[in-house]
Amino acid sequence: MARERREIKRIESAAARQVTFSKRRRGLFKKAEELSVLCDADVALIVFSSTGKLSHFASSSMNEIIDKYSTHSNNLGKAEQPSLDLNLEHSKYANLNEQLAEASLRLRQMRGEELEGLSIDELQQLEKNLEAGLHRVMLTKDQQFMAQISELQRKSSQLAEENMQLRSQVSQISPAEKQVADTENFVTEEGQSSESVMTALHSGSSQSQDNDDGSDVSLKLGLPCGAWK
Amino acid sequence: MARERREIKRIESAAARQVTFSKRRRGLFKKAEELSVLCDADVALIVFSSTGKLSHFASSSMNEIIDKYSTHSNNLGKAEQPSLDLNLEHSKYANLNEQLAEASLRLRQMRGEELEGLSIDELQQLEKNLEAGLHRVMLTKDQQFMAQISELQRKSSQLAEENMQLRSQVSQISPAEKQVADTENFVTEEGQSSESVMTALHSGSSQSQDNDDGSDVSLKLGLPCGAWK
DNA sequence: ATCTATTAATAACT
DNA sequence: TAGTTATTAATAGAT
Repeated sequence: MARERREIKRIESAAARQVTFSKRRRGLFKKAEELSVLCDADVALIVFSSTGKLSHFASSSMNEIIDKYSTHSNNLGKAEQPSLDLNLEHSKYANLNEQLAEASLRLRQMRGEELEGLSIDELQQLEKNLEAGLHRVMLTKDQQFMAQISELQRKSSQLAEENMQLRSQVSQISPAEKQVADTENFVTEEGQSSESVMTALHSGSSQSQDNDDGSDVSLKLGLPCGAWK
Repeated sequence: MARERREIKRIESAAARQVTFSKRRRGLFKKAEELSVLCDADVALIVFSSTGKLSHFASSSMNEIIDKYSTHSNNLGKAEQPSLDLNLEHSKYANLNEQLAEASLRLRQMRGEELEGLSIDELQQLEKNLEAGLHRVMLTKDQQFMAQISELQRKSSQLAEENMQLRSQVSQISPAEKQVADTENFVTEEGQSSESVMTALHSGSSQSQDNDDGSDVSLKLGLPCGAWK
């Protein structure tokens, strides 16, 4: 239902997956509510995103529906709740623990640790993943560098232009007036100032703010450069 | 999505309601599954028709999802829990969940996904880690290659040596004796055999075992080579 | 987030 | 309950 048919398989790009998740989740919840209203049905919908975020809908009370569901299910062969709950709790916990162990092993392996048990094939796969990841990280980093560089260029050309304007104003003030202007004559100057002087002064003050930004950016840029060795 | 727009309110005709229920329920379940597959989400859907008939879908285990839902809900404001134990259990669980989320985020970032929020410093750290990991993985892989190669070399030189010994034995048997040796003379030969012959035969038999190992090794070595393209 | 070309769902009908 | 079809709704990709 779109520009192009999309195959129903896990979306690899995390960004695209997130976008599709938002859109389709909204649609799913809408249709769940429509079904409940149109057909007088009792509907409960629970969704956990891949990042673990919960969203849910229930046409009546979620607990009520879950209870009703449990009752139906239990009618089909279950014995007890307390033991079942405990088992579930336990297996849930154990399962999570397992997932965590798996994830941290993989992380360590990506850091080049605990490679002893891996076959050559697995090592090659790991190498491929690392290269791909490294490539993407470097691309992203370079993009950020470029962005900061063009920001700096933008700022410096802005500063250069302001500089030029200021210089031309300074040159319009005769050398004799200069010394006087430094004292009380400045007020007079300001009162009689042409539009361009006001503009220049204005730009000058906003420039001092920009200077802070600029040094901040150059600091950010400077630190990593030092880390390069 | 039809010949005519349908207002979202309870369908009065029981027959029409039933028809719409069937159609829309199918659509809803389909979309629930699509969401779970496309976006790697955990989805649970429970529907009771107005006549009380139950249908349900869960992308993983319904009980697990319901449990997870209960955990989340309880974390956000219920005070009902009878014992402190349960709260402890929950916080332990939540903590584990958090750790898992953290670990999988890092894994995704090492794969080059979800880099949007990272600063240049963080990107550089990530890059450094990836390079170090990649380097260690490549070292380990190369070591395994070397090990397999020297194992193969060891085996092949052993085989070559045995070959030579066998050849010299064959040449010691005069052409005339050869045909006889193939039959009962072999026994005589064996009885009179020199130490070196025994050794050769022994090595030969153990070699046939080694041959299995050898082909195994060369297979392992061969497959990845193919994968290199 | 908003916009559309396109696909998918579905209401009415058979 | 299962097709068919005219329409509307959802949504993928682009902005």
